Amino acid sequence: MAEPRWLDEREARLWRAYLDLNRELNGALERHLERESGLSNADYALLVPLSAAPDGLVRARDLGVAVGWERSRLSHQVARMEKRGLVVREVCPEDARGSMVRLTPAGRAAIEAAAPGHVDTVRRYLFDVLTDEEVSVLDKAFTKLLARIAAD
Amino acid sequence: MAEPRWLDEREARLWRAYLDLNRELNGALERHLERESGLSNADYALLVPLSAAPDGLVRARDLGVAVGWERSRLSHQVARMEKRGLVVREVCPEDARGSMVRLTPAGRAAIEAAAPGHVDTVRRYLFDVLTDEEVSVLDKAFTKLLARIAAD
DNA sequence: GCGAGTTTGGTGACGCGTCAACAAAGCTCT
DNA sequence: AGAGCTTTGTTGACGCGTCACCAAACTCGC
Repeated sequence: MAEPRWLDEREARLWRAYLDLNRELNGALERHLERESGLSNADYALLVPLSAAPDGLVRARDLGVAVGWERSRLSHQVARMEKRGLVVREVCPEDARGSMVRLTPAGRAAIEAAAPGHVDTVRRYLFDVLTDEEVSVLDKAFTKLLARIAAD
Repeated sequence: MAEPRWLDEREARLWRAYLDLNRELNGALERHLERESGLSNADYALLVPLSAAPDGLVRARDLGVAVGWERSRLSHQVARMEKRGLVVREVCPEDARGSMVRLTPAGRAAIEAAAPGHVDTVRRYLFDVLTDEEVSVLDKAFTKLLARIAAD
């Protein structure tokens, strides 16, 4: 590996700010969500697509695609949530390999109780701070960056 | 909790992109680092300030401040790295409560082998994709967002 | 010097996330 | 139909991260 082009001062500062922001924003959201609803970010991420689906019923495979998780991670998370009564697993009628995940009434109650506060937190920490212009630039930049990673 | 202002389409897209980018960028960096050097992001984060310190020796408290971690997290990570021979813990001469963390020769070799490739990965995925203008806007935006969280 | 409160670090339990391995079921090609 | 490959989901081990709790040592006021 030849000597690389090291980050200049501006780049290093941005990189550091990005890492810090990740940590702090994630932490702040996680704390608020946990304190106000007893849910984790991971719980919330799964509850959103589940609550939007007809009868709160989604095939595990599709749920994984919806949240961008791999199978193992989804399986672990569903197991934890099933133990707490937020979802139940059911057999998949049209494919015996498959597994359906169904939102329980308790799960629906949890997401409906949590959503307003969560959105409010995101707004307070993120969108209330950014200008319209910044939102546009960030949107474009993030999309480009995602495309770059997807192109690996 | 009154009905909040829900995210509009543009905001929701940005929020989603932010979550996806976090996941994907972190994952990509973690995979590259692991594959090329056998180090995790957490290893790397600690090795950077350690290798910059005189004699690779830093007090645990200061190391925690440097990387922005809490004591417990630092303690766990140092324990894992000590088991692999990257660092050693020593007593702190000027404060018997304290604990010094020292980079071992193996630890120094590991960070020096890993750094060029890691910087290169960050550059390829991040700075090669962004324009100068975008870097400026992101820098300013991230700094504002961090200040907002710190002000809670 | 002594006692109260603070600072520093470590530990155990548990949730989160990845990897490797596995099993069962579907699919494809002959 | 059957061999081989793919898809789907689960599991166990392990690293990462937080929380609650603890213990030792420092500090400050008396």
